[in-house]
Order: sequence, then C-alpha cells, then structure tokens
Amino acid sequence: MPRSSDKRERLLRSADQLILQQGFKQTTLADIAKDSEVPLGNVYYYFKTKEAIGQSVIEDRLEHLRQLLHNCTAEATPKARLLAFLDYPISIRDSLAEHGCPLGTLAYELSRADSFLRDSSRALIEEVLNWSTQQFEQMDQPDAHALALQFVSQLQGMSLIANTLNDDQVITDMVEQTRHWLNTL
Amino acid sequence: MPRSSDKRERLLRSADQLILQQGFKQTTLADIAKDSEVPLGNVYYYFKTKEAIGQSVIEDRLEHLRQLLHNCTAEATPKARLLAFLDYPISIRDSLAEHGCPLGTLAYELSRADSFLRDSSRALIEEVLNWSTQQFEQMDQPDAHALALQFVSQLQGMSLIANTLNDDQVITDMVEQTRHWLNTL
DNA sequence: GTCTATATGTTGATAGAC
DNA sequence: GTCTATCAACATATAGAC
Repeated sequence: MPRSSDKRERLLRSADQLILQQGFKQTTLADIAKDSEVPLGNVYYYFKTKEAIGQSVIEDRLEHLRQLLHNCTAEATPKARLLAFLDYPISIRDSLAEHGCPLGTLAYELSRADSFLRDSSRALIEEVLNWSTQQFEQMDQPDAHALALQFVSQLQGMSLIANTLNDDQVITDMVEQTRHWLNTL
Repeated sequence: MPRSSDKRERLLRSADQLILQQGFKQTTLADIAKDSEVPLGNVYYYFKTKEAIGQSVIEDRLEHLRQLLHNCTAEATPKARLLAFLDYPISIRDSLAEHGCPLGTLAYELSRADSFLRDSSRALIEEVLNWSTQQFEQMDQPDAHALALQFVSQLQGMSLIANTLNDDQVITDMVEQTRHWLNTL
C-alpha cells in the first residue's frame, strides 16, 4: 500500500545542507541522492526538476525565517525585537563563518541566474527588510527604510566577510557593534 | 614570426566581464571563447586550465583595487580618503545593482570552492579591510579594526542587497548614510 | 512507489593538422 | 601560434522492470 514515506523530507534536508555548503549550481542531484540515501532515479518521483528542489529549499528557508521573525516580534518594544533578532546570527556564528548566510548566499548566487529561483530568493531578503522597516517605523524613526537597509547590510556584509575570512569572530564583533548602534537610536 | 597577440588580453577581458555577470562556475570556457572571438581549442595555448583564467582575473581585480586605493590615499586626511573611496561604488552603482560587487561576489562564491582560488579571492577582501583599518588608525580611533569591519560590511551588504533587489537606489542611499557615519567619527 | 540502467546534453580538456 | 575535431567525465533527466 503506497504511503507517504520520509524520503521527500530527507531529500530536502540534504539539499538544504548541501546548497548551504556548496551553493546551488555546484550541488548535483547525485550529491543530494547520496547524502539522503535515496537512489538517483527515485529523486524524480518527488521532484520534477532540480529547480523544483531549489524552490522547495527556498520555501523552507522562508518559512524558517518567518518563524524566527515571529518569535522576535514577541518582544515588548521594536528595539527589543531587533536586538532579539541579533541573537540568531550569534547562535549560528560557526555556520555563518563556514558557509555564509543561508539567505544571502542563495540570493547573491541566484540573482544572476536565469530562473524563477531568482525571484524566490529575492523574497528572502525582502522579508527581513520589510520586517526590519516595520520595527524602525514603530520606533518613530523618520527614515525607517534607510535604517532597515543599514541594519540588513551590516548583517549580510558581516556574513560575507566572516565566510571569506573563515573567522566567526567577525560575527561576534559586528553583532556587538550593531547592538550598540541600535541602542544609540 | 610568432608575436604576442592581444588574444590573451581579449580572453581575460571577456572572462572578467562574464564572471562578473554569471559567476565563475556558471561561466564556461565556450562562453569566454565566443565572447572574445578566440576559438575554443586556442584558449589552452594561453591558459593551462579554467582555474588559471580565474586566477588571472582575480589578479587583475586586485591590481585594479590597489590602484583605486592608491588614488584615494592621495587625499590629505584619512577621513577624506575613506570618503573618496565611497565615490567608487557610486560611480559604478548601475553595475553593482545589476551584477553585484566584483570583489564580494567572487569572494562569496569561491569561499566554498575547493580550489586555490579561495585564497586568492580572500586576498581581495583583506586588501580593502587592511587599507580601511589603516585609515581609521590614522584617525586615532581606538578600535580601528572594528570600524573597518563595519565600513566594509556596509559596502558588501549594500551591494548584495542592491543586486538582489536589482535597485541601484540602495547604493545611493547606503553610501550617503556611510558618508554621514564617517563624518560623525 | 522504488530502483537500475541509460539516454541526452554540456563542459573541461586534448590531439593533431596546418 | 592557430584552429578543428573530438575525447572523457559529469549532470540532468527519462525508460521501464519490479
């Protein structure tokens, strides 16, 4: 009796991890099949194309991001919410230094890809930008959009540099500076 | 009589442009050969491998960067030098929005590549960081390294966001904010 | 639903004539 | 030095038995 197995989820988990480590283009279906212990030919029962896997990975990351932002929104003040968000890069600083930001690496790679994945990955960055803008607006900042741009730029820039230098101290230092910056507003 | 033709330089120029537009992995030797109007098989007379082309492109970008930093260093004060450097992202903001930063895209892509190109591209980011640190030191800033990290993060982050959103206004806005930040130091 | 075998296309790289 | 033809490896995707 055909039942929904866990293979689809295993494939997605492997794909998510491998794409973080190697990038989308560099990650082959054979890599994903091997890591998730699903035969190569069977992958196509769960995903029509490689792009479909990428699409699902992006959707998963978007869902995870929304959950994170939702949790941060539980804080009492908008400033506390932004500060709470900064706990996340600290908690995954090892991964950020080793593989880069799971949003930024995807967005940067796929921004020049000729695929609908470009628009999907763009939504990841927009989600953070929009949420941040809301927080700055609620702080009665006249130029909330510009501040949100600065906030997210700091985070994306530090991830790129930390990854390039393979140094998680960059994360620690930059988050501390961003915290200080927020507290001066 | 065999003379050194301009084919090598044509190849490098095409490679540089295509790698900026598409990334290193995505750019094929056939792409480069076609764009530079050099037959595919002839490419290997000038470059032993594809990696060798990448290496030369990185070296060219490093040389170009050093020249830019050298020009900025002509300014009278360290603050003026940092402000002068900010003129460059403004001058190429269209390209930054369309293709991303020629240093950051390369460093981010190759940081996870299993190749000596990883170290070469890392040097691009280190060059900017070291120069920036020097300027902040000469401004008698106690934590010049942290400020340089913040400075370069802003620039790399804005390029990633501008490219993702395909919006050069991000460059204009963020550079303006960074100028203001420098003037408050 | 599952899996082996394989088709089909692309890419980095080489052989060898000129 | 130059260029055509082609190899060998790899990648996405499909066919078809079970």
